[in-house]
Amino acid sequence: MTQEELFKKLIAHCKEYGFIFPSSEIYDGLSAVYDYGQLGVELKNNIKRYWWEAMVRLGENIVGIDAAIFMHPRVWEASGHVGAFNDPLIDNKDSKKRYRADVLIEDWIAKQDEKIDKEVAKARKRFGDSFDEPLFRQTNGRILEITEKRDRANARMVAALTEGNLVALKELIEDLEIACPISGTKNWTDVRQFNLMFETKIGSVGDNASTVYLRPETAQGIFVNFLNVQKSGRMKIPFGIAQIGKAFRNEIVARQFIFRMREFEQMEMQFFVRPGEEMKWFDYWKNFRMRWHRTLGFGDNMYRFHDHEKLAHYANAATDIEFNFPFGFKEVEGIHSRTDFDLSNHAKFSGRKIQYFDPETGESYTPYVIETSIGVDRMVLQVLSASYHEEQLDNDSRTVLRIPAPLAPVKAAILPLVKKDGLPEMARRIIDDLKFDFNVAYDEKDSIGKRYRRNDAIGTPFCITVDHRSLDDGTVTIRHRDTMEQQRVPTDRLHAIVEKETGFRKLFKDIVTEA
RNA sequence: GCGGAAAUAGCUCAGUUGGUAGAGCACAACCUUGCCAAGGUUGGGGGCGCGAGUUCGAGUCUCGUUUUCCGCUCCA
Repeated sequence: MTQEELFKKLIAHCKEYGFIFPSSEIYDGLSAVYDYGQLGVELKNNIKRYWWEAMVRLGENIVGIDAAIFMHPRVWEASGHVGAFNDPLIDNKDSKKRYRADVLIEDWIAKQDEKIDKEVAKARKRFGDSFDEPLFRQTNGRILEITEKRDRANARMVAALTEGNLVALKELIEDLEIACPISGTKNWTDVRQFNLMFETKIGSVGDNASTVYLRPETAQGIFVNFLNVQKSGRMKIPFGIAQIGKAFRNEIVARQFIFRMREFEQMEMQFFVRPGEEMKWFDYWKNFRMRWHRTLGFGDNMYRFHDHEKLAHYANAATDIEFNFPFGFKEVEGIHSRTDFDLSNHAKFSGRKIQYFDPETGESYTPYVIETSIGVDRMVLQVLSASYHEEQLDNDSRTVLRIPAPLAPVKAAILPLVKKDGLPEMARRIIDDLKFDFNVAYDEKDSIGKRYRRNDAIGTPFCITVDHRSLDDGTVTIRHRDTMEQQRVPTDRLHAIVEKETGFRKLFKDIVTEA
């Protein structure tokens, strides 16, 4: 089975068993939006809890917040999103290639500079040692002509971009006779604006309504609350603020199931450090976050770091943790050294002083930031794709989700061997004890073997079976999902067994001991 | 957004040259069995993605549209 087939089967499996459904499916669905079903939400919640408790509860200098999705529009000017997320795009109808309109024009401008340099080089060759380059540049007719054309184009581009005049941009491209580098033709579509941020109106509809954005990342909610949290929590640097929440990006193309969605959830932590110490903490969080992933036990070779060579506008170091998905190694988490970009910009745009007084050094400064940011949905997809196995047994096969027990949606299924003779009643009594601590399920339909397979398919780590002997001596069998082996245990030991295997305790100890 | 392919019960699919929807699995009830799925009986369920058109009559032909998949493109 190829990876592609496996991925398709996984998507079908997710729908069939109630993990993930296409959004608004009865209306033909909504592109790149998905809903979590009854099992998906359990898995997702467990992942979030694994992250939150590993970060916030285990780290004594890390606290959490939950900021609103709506924020003051100026936040996105300060963060750079209004500038960076607004690209005027144009397509060449012949080559089907898409370009940023302003980049096409800038390329043309760069070409004019090359032409000038060529003229200069030619002249230098001709005049030899007596060549006066500055004078030549100022007086040569051909150069003056090119320069003037170039500057005029540049001025028109800047004006069009500033006004957001897309028609003017298209006209400029036509006037400059810019051709597509691939097809060589000038057959262009209109210029269109793609704003990656979703807009909506707040307040009464009409003139008084103001535009707000759905946040394209959760990080800014932390930065704007830096002073609030630091002062009210008496936080001392280094410290972190963590948050889990939804973010929205109007991606032009969103595909690959829940890997890239327009509405998605992030778990991120901004760690504030002393300037100059950021690389030390960058390394610390790189390692900590990688341990968090590897502790799940999917195999260390399934993960790798991918260091960014081209850095975003806010970063001075960045790396991704990539996971081996069915469609290749892809980013699940980013660890970025964001410098003091965000806090200083918010200080600038808001006019507030956003600084920290360090009692150890006696200095005030704008803290530097290390960010760890992980996509919840990508994490769900990662767990599902790494857990999905089709196994060949003797004369038989089964589909089993080997989800790490602490993340499994259902921890145990309680099954009466037959639905009579008082076995269902005993099974119910076991459930009534376990349900206070664990998500457990009851099933009496179909043969016992079939019920085992159904639970394998949704990743239930334990099947507890009540048989006739149980009525006599109070023991039941407990079947392990991965080995399919069974052991007979007294009912009063069930709680401890399920607790030990499905609790986070063991995972957390592994993460912390290695630290 | 461009190009190609597809869309029929919850799932996988069949539906002859246009004639008024079927199978297996799943589901429900009952019976039977009882430790690794697919025993028996009975039953519920779709009008063929959506909208027009051609036709006496359209899952079956034409056009449009939506969604999905693959490729391109894009991607903090």
